This record gives sequence, C-alpha cells and structure tokens, in this order.
Amino acid sequence: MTDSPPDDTKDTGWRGSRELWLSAALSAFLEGGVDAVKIQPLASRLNLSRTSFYWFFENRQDLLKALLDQWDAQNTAVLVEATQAYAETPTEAVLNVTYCFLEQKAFDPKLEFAIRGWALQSDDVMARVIKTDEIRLKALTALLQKFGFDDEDADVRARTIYLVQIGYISMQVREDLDLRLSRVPGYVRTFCGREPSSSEFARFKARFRPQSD
Amino acid sequence: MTDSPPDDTKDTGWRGSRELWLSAALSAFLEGGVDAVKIQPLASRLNLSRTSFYWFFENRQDLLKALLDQWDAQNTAVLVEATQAYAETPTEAVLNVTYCFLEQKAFDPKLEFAIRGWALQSDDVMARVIKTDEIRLKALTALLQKFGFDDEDADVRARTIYLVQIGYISMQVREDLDLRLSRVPGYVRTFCGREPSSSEFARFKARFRPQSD
DNA sequence: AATAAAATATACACAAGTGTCAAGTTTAAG
DNA sequence: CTTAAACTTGACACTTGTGTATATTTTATT
Repeated sequence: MTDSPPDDTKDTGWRGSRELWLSAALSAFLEGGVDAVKIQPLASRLNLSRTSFYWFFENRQDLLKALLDQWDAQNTAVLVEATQAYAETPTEAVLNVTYCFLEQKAFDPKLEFAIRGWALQSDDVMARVIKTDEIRLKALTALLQKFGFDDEDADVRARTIYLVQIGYISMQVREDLDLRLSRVPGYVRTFCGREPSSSEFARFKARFRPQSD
Repeated sequence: MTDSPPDDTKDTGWRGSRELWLSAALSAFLEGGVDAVKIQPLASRLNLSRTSFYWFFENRQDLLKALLDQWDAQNTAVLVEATQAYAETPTEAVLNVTYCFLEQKAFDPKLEFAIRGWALQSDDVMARVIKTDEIRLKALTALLQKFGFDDEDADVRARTIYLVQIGYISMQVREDLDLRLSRVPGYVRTFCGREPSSSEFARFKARFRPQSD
C-alpha cells in the first residue's frame, strides 16, 4: 500500500537534481516574479520533501543567484549575435535583430520582464540589469553606425528599437505571430527611415517556417 | 516657515488615517512591488499598531484595490488629455505627448512599472492593464490619424511612441532631464518622420521651466 | 463632566515560509 | 556483502505575516 503508482517517473533512482529544482524555480519565477520562488511550494509541485532542496542549494539566495546567472548568460548573447549577423543593408540588419526578438526561444520576454521586476527590489540585480542594457544598446548603436547613421542619430534609433522591444515585453502583449509580422515593415521604416525590400522581408518571414513552402 | 508635518513628535490627536496608510502603501508599492505592501512593515514605518490598520481598511486586499483604483484614475487621464491638447502640426502634437511622459508628476513611470509587475501575478490586474493600454494606444492612434497618417502607419507609430515610453519605464532609466531633452528632437523625427521646428521645440522646453517668481 | 464615536493597542489563533539536524534510503563501487 | 557517498525525509526551532476579539485611549458633542 505504501508506494502509489508513480505519476511521471520511475520509482527507482533519485527524483531530484539541481537542474530540476532550478527549472521549477524558473517557471515559478516567470509566472509570478521573485516572490513566487519559494522552496516550500516548489517542493510540493515536485512531490519532494522541502528539505531535500538543501542538498542541491545552500539556501534560497543561492537558488536566486543561479537564476540570475542563467539569464545573464543567455539573453544578451543572443541579441549581440544578432547585431553581428551578416547583412547588406540597414533594413536587413534591423530584420536580423527583429527576428531574435520575435523568435521566442532566443530572447525570452517573460524572463526579461520578471528580471526587471526583481531589480525593483534588489540593488544587486538592478546593477546587473543596467549593465546589460548598456551592452545591448551599445551593440545596436554600433550596428546602425556601421550602416552610416551618424552618432547621435544611431543612438536615438538604437534606443527606439530596444525600447520598443522592452515595451512589448512590459505590456505583455500576446499577439499572434501573423499580426506581429504584418507590422514589421512599418516598424522597420520607423526605425531606420525606409522599408525593407520585398525580398528582404520574404527572407525574413521564411526564417519562421523551418522547412518548406 | 510653514507648519512642519506631524512626524511623531506631536503625540496628541489621531496619528493615522486612510490616506496615511494608502500613501505609505503606495510608496512601498513603488519601491518593491505588490509583495512589499505588507501591513506589518507599514505599521512599523508609521509607528502605529499593526491592527489599527483594520479600522480604515477591511483587509489587505481592500488596500490593494484602493491602489489599483488610484492608478486607473490618474495616469490614463493625463495621457488622453495630452493627446487632445491644442496642436498645429504633428510634431507639436507629439511634443505634447512627450511632455506628459517627461513631466514626472503626471504620468508616473514607477507606478506604471509596479502595476505591470503586479499584473504578472493577478489576472484581474492584468485585465485592467490590457484595457488601459488599449485606451491609451487608441488615443495616440487617433491623434496621428488626425494629422494625416494613414491607418496602418498611425497604428505602428502610435505603438512606437507608447512602447518607447513603456520601455523607458521598464528599463528604469534615470537620465537627467537635460540629457533626455537633448534626445527629444531625434525621437520626434523617428516617431513622425520629421523634426519639430525650432520654435516648437523652444516652446516645449519652456514648459519645464516655470515662469520665475 | 458624561457620553458616544473615532482611533489605537494588546492578546490570541493561525498560516506559510526558512533553515538545521539526525536519521533514514538508494546507488554504485570495492 | 559492505560500505561510503548521494540523496530523502520528518521533527524541531524560528520568523514574519494575516486577521479577530477585546480592551483602552482620545476627541468632539451635549
């Protein structure tokens, strides 16, 4: 009578791991912010003893640090790479950046937002967020300068591109991909003064459809 | 000198009030989000008994509702009014809106951000935020249409204006006014395709320097 | 001064969270 | 089969928060 049929895992072996706790923490973080990352509820969700957590992490603070590190490693790298991708025209370059914003897996909006909410409460986190924003803005500014925008213009336009994205994140807009794609040429025109060519836009759209058509 | 605020020196009289608790709650909310709005800490900060709170509010939920109502009443009205202010050109109109964003007292960025963090945790709040964003975007779109932008163009540009502002809020940028003002012509050009005239910009800047006294 | 309303405080009951410790299991290696 | 390391657990001690019930104090009114 003791062992009930296992819901999702086999009975043998360890059920927990650092990664498991971390991923549970991440999903709680995305859903409800830092204050939703609590060991007791995570344990319930994982069907593990609360205290088992302490084998993998020193304490709650240690877990939160791991979350922050993961964000820092992932999201910024994706954006910086996008600014350095091959492009022949400013519009193509902006489309490269736009792709990385729209492609969910790369630059995770929910994570970005949750991190910024956290920064509100923690000076340490805020310091890292500020530093990260600077790095990203610098990458965007450099991109625009490369395509001939003068320094001041490149600065304002880089900010516009980045802030619109951060704004989308904060508004938590849930538009479907098609609607959002339809607005892209308009945004590109606003961002860099002219629309992408039809072939550039076609190539851009094709990136969202892995195989065919 | 005017009469100084009671602080805690004046022992006579009632020390608490609905407004006092609400304003303390607001400042806690701005600093640390919803989860920082806790009755016990507020009481400590106010040097009042925790339970005294319950004379003015039914419970914590009641206090939070009051916060949300206050936001709803204030911030949106300011923006909508700004879109209806007198303007002869699109650039002047955009400057009117920009003014309401930059003038701290009107459209409070920290409050906006904290509300959005709260929405993450609460479906009710999220529903109201979404509704509010729609109202604001509609007001901006109408403004641009009035000045001859076609529907689709007005939509994208309205979003850009609004999202840049929301982005600024989320990034928690703390630039001084002069730096931010210096970027305004660049933003206006990006937003509506041409720069404000020098007299428009001069009038805009003058609004930040109240006539001498 | 007596009194009722307005505001504050004390005491209690309870819930949810953190973290430590000692004692168990489970697994792989010798 | 033993054993040691890798995990898991329950019991304990503690903290911080909510909300109710019951005084107690303060103020304005009669």
